[in-house]
Amino acid sequence: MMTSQGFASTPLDKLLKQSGVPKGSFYHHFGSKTGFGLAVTESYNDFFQHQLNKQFLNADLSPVERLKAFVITAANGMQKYDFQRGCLIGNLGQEISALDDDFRKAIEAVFNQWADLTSELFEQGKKAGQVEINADSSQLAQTFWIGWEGAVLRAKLQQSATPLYLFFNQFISSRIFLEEHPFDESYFN
Amino acid sequence: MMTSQGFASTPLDKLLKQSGVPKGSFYHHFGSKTGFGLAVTESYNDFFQHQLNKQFLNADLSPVERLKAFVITAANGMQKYDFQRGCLIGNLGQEISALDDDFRKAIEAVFNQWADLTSELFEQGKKAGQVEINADSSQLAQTFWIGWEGAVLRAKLQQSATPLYLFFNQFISSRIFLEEHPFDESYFN
DNA sequence: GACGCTCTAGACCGATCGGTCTAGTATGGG
DNA sequence: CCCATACTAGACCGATCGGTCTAGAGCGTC
Repeated sequence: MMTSQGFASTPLDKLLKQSGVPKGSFYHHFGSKTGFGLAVTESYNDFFQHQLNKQFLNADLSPVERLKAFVITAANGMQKYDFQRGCLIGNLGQEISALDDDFRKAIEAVFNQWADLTSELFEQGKKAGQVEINADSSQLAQTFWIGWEGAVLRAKLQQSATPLYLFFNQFISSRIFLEEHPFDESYFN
Repeated sequence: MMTSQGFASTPLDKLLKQSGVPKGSFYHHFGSKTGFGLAVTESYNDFFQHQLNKQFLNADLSPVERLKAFVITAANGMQKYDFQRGCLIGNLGQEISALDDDFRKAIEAVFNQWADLTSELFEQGKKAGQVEINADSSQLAQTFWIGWEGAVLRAKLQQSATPLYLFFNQFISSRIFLEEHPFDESYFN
């Protein structure tokens, strides 16, 4: 519900009804809707980092191919739900940024953690000769997630995976990458 | 109010109070909050395209430098409001995508118009020898706005212009660009 | 088996939302 | 001068929101 409608627009009543949780229990455990949001953020982060690690440490593929595989997985995931769901963290980031400062910092921290995992991937890319040896892996990882969230947003808006593939191709077309493995046009629509 | 808090979270009452417009007048002219949203979208689009044109047609700068100037202008604009305001269209895009279909298509159309202007800029870049002659300008323009919206989102989240500069540098580092004019590190913080 | 603590259960609350309604004012054409 | 039309004005409405409150169930401990 939160990935498709956003945090503020997800009414507690419906959330409780759908999960079969009574309001008393909810407020006993989470204290407030914001508290619940923080808990969901943490849980989603755990889940997502696990997924990321599984893909980024897959020794069967080269580092860049692992990133590409992540894009494909994400694209399929979005398609599965008719492009109605986006990234929970990205959604929260837009909704919360001007509001609760603790929440804002929590989301920021999550992005930094994802970037750390991705930075490690690019370091491996250097060893594999796929990434320019002098590249700033950390910065490259930050820019990946900066652009990626834009791509997810756009995919949701135009209800198509094309923005995800286009973004990856643009990202990978950087001189920093010594090999190019772009998606061909059969992926666009 | 809408660029900082979003559309749904901007209460009509406050909006009316701040602008001094009585509710009767509002509903006579706009019909509904959604109708008003569409009108604001149109108005914002007019304003923004005018700004874009002014920058993208500036003959004093090379095409790529014009894009860079746009980034600087946007960064200064965000800083001016303490990074609390983002892009109205981007905000609406996230909020509306799952809702009203007409609204969704209107936002999509706006992005396409911006991409068209930007595509034209890259065509001029080809003539100036800054852009690979075989590049798909239209696709390049699409990817610019896909990533740009992500960068604006992130700038708002971390209350810093750095994501905007990082994104531009990554974008311009593509092999498609024959000259590089990145922001140096003095822009980051 | 009685006590106390944790947790469940949902009726209820005040605030706030977008939208409606009726009464009124301004204005231009005849 | 009259009247139709366009517009203003804000009190009001039902729906819905996040959050509170009280009653009691479950259960481990002595």
